Amino acid sequence: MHINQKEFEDRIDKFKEILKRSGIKLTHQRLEIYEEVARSVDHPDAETIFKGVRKRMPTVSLDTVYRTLWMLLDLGIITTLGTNHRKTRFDANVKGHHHFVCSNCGKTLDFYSREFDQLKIPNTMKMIGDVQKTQVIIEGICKQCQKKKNNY
Amino acid sequence: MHINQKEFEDRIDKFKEILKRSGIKLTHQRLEIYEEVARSVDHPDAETIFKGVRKRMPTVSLDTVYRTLWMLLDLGIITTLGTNHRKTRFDANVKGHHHFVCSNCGKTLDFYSREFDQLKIPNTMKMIGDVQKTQVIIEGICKQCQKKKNNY
DNA sequence: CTGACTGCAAAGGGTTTGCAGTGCT
DNA sequence: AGCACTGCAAACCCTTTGCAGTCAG
Repeated sequence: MHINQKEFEDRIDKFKEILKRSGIKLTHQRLEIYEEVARSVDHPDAETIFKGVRKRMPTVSLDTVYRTLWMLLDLGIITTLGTNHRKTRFDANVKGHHHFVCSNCGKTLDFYSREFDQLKIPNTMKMIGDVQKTQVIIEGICKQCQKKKNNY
Repeated sequence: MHINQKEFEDRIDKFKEILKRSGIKLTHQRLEIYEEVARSVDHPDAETIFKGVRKRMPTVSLDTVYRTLWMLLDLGIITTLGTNHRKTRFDANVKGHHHFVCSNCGKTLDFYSREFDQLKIPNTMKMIGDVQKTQVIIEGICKQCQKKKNNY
């Protein structure tokens, strides 16, 4: 499943601009890798991104994928989700959003909620630290896993 | 930092009861390992738990710690937090609670909020899956990391 | 041109597994 | 006494690193 073309192109433009502004070289590998993440909507892990990129660029190496992903994270162009079963998963959606995580298969889906975006932060939080962002994680069983279980 | 004695003893009792009910043997290792997690309040990783247990039981092995932790997770006696820097972190607090995560050092602190416990789940969620629990994650910089940065 | 970048191969670090011996119930 | 459980060591898997050659600006 992919995102729409307009959003995709916006992401690519922003990516190029940030690289230029940061004095980082725009290589074929980097573009392909970011495109792969920017196109996706399902929080792929490094291996999945690697396989996707390799279809179009058979010589990329997995370590370049890693190096690029951490660089993109550093630049704030992508984010990571809490690791699932040892693999880090990446997300090109940097707008505020929330996650549904399937406790059976680990699949993670984005969702948006005005209400959740505006949660009031408890006062006690001031004692703990400086808040940067707030996210709601809803855990449950996704539709697909429900169906599988019903088959038994 | 430790939790209070009453809560600790309650946790141990429940642990013993669940093991017995599940027909799982109560070994010294298992008790020591669970005690180590049950005593903690700071979401230790497997290695940290291992070191703690080894003080009292110098012959335990790291793999027994892992085997026990996954077993406890399976039984629902503990939970895990999204992996931080490849290490899985464990939590004996199975009551509904929320987390503050330091985006600098990864430290995770529990906090409680009546309001967050009662969040209204969006209707669109019905299309996605069956909700089991809802958790709020607040990301920011913890007090200690703030101090460190001020020293530069 | 030239320093940043890449691919390769090998190392690293957390976690898992097979096996033979041990110890709960 | 029997079978689940443990410790050991080696394997596994994701990720990182050193190095020599390559390419974007």
